[in-house]
Amino acid sequence: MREGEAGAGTRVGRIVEVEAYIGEDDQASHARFGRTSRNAVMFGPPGIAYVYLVYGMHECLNLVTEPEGRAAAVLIRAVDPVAGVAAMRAARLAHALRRARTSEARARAEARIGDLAPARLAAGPGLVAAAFGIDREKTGVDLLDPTSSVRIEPADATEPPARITQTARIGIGYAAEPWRSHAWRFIDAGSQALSIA
DNA sequence: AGTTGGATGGTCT
DNA sequence: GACCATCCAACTG
Repeated sequence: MREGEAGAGTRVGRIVEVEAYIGEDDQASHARFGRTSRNAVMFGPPGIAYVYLVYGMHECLNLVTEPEGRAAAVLIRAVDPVAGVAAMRAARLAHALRRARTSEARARAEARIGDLAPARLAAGPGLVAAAFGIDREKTGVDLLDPTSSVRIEPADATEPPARITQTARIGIGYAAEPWRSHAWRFIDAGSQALSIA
């Protein structure tokens, strides 16, 4: 995953955790209510960004996957930084400071984020968006277009292959079976950047 | 080290 | 009016 022009400050990371949300039948998917104004891009062509707000404060980036007419997307849950660590840390800090009301809270956020290991900067869906400066305005962006501000690329051939493991999806306890238990979370096992070890 | 509860606003019944 | 595809601080033991 890559953000910004080539050069200093560009943010690059390896996607190490994703979840699949497949079809209107999937009782954990935003598409379970059919097409709405929020989820409309999920019903469109693949390769497009779907960014939504959860819990009133965290944005989450998805990649639309199935052909037009079939609602599906992959949630990007964690990214291991490869380049642009300073820019990610700055974006995380800016995000935290926007919410911190007291000077004590600001000081705590500054210390905490300043001490964060690079692998922890984007270790969660809300953190991916915060670290890469992504919000709902990115909905509709073509993530496969090399000229887009944010894009997703194939792994570099020199990278070691991922050791991929599956688990149930996170935070969907409201969904009925069998959807709740489908092992549709995919992780690069052993990565230090996972949202949950 | 694991658990619990608060923040905060858009979306859907 | 209820509920969330979350994160973090403040507790417990």
